[in-house]
Amino acid sequence: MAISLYNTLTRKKEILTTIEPNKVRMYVCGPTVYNKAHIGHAMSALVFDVIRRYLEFRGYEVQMAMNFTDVDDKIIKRAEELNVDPFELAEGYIEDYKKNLEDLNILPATYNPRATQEIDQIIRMIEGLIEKGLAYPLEGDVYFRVRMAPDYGKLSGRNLDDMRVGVRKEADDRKEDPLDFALWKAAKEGEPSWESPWGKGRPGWHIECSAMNFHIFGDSIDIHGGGNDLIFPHHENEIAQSESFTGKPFARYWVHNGMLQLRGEKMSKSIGNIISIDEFLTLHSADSFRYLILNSSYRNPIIFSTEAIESAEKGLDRLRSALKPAAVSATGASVQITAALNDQMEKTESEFIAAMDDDFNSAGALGTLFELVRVINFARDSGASADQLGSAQMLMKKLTGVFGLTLESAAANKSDTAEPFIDLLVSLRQEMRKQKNWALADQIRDDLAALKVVIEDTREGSSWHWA
RNA sequence: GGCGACGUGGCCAAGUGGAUAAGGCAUGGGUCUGCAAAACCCUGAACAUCGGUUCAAAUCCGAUCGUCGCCUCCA
Repeated sequence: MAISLYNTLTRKKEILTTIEPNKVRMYVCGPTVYNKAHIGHAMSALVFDVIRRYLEFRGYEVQMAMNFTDVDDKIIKRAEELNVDPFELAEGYIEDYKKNLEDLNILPATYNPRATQEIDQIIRMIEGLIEKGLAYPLEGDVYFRVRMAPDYGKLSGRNLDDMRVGVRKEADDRKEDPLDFALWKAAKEGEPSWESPWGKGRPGWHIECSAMNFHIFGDSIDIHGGGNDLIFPHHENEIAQSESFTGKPFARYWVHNGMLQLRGEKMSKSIGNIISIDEFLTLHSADSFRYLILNSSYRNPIIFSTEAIESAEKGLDRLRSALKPAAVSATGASVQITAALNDQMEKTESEFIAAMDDDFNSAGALGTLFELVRVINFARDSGASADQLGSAQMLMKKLTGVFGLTLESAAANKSDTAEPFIDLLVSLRQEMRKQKNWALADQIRDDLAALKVVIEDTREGSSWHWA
């Protein structure tokens, strides 16, 4: 079995073959750090986290880079508004973002390059492009000659002459062609800048990704990822620059996630319909967001809503239910039951892999996980012992781990120090139940429920967990 | 105007030529329980519309309607 993935470049699913056997070089476009990150950014980071985890599960060594664009017009503008140093502003948001990713259980990238740390490489690349006649300096700026790149438009399926140039953005008529884009921007007074052969300035947006890729990975990478809003112009321009510079194919597979929507529109800072990652995490668990994404297909838009997250939390509860221990008095389940458990384990593992191999079909894979949940719970109800449930529960943990789910309780206010006291209350309540003091027993249950502590009574006694 | 993705039960969603059309959430009935909760069992309900190709279409082709993204900074 092989992994297939949808390649934006060819608009079809292709079998994954890598430059070096068993190694994947993957680059994902990270954020421009001029503000707090929102859950749309989180979706993209999460999608590629799951892809990365799955590739590792399938035996690949994954080298992953995610960049920070830490110098650009918006950072400069915002720093001016706040009257702070633009580098410090960017640094602060980078730290915030790394914290966000950690909170979301997103594995750190192997490399986190930044535009400002690649200036030398960027300048060398621009010089190379000028030498080849593919770029030209203009009053301290440098532009890329789009029409000189032979297959410009191949990623986004665009024909240069069909595009409405200057409709929304005023055309700059100094440029040879309105579609030419900036590789280097001359600095205005007081702006952050670096010395270059064309005077003081800073890199254009697209070149940093090409330079960082070249620096870290060389001419070619296996997978280049990002949101589908980056296909044009950003990724198109990256291809043009990189392939013009090296003469080699840039990325073998282009993978793009769909947009997270809120109130019928793409979540975006400029539209203003955003929920920051911090805000989200004060109200909901990281797992619930991950579940929401996993239960959809990464290439399609996902509608964010409170209802969707609540439904996700319930789905997670159900996944967690499979991990509950065997009954204390369990005497062991019949051969038929354990055989069914073994069959389902095999079925779930193979269906999980088949689904994920097919362009990371996480929703399909999740479906087969729920079938295992049902069989595990049935076995437990039928008296299966801890031993008999053990390997199936291990499989659950293994596969949900590939998804990056923690399956930890969602309660935000859970506290380790309270646990002995809760245990005490629960055992006192047991005494009351023995004495058939239902009123008081029920009151304790209700009051604890209000504190997000859920009591469950079984034949063997009561257990509790955080809501 | 150009390019692209998509439309499956009440909601989310898998499935891309032949299946009983997964799964989750919600709903209804039952088992269990002091009552709950949890779990288990049973249950109803879906392929946007219209044509076409085919022995056979949710799946392929065309048209129509609708939704979203990109063509401007964007994950």
